[in-house]
Amino acid sequence: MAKAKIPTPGKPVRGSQSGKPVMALIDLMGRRWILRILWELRGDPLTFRALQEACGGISPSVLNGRLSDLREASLIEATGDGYKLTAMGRDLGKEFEALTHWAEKWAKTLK
Amino acid sequence: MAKAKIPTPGKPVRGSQSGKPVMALIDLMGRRWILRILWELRGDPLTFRALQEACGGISPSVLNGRLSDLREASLIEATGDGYKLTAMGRDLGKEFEALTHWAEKWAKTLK
DNA sequence: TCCTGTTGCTACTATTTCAGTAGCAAAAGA
DNA sequence: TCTTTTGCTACTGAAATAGTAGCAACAGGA
Repeated sequence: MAKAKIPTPGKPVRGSQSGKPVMALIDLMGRRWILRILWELRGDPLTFRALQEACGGISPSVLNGRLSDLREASLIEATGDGYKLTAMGRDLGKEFEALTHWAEKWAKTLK
Repeated sequence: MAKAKIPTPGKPVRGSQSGKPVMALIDLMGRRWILRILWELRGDPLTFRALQEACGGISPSVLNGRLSDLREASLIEATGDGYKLTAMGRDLGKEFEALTHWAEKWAKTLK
């Protein structure tokens, strides 16, 4: 059987038994492509193939796995137009925008 | 030479050729344990072994790799007291606190 | 000085995850 | 019907991570 292991607040996740929501988030965000997918979906909905292309040719099996993760986490949903962020996902995306600004500062100080 | 591959703003990173700072951040944060380590260092400095324990027994080889990544990214530094966040790292940590709050909301809506 | 414990690692093997390619069934046009 | 697009699944090889062992350097204490 599959042992899906989707990070869920309130349950132990990879690397932590505490059940703290932030640990579930850390587990989820620490998986490759999760952040990138959220980033690419910040605008209009994208189809599976469009998303694959936007992510620079990510393997479809991995993409599919990440889409499952994100759907179980209620951060994205599949619609007739493709995949899009849920309200929760958009909310996270806003927090993430702050990180974009931080990254710009980071880039400057590294130069 | 080592093929270190530390994500650096302005250079291509895993999954993106654009050189955008946010892509370097996405690459870095998408590596397992990076977020957790930053999280555990949000308070007092921790020694290698203390950090290893705080992270629930992370493999020392992986921990050492992540510490290198974070040092090259100027987010942490090694002092006589152990590892601690740099000014830039603390700044990122603040952004990250917002994510903690988001995670609490997330946990509620999933219930 | 010798012994003991701590610290910061490195080395090695096993397992899991990710990359890369191929291809197929269903739906949508033309 | 024929072709194209879409959303996948299957498979194989490469890379990242887990898990365990252990060592050199240093710090006490006896």
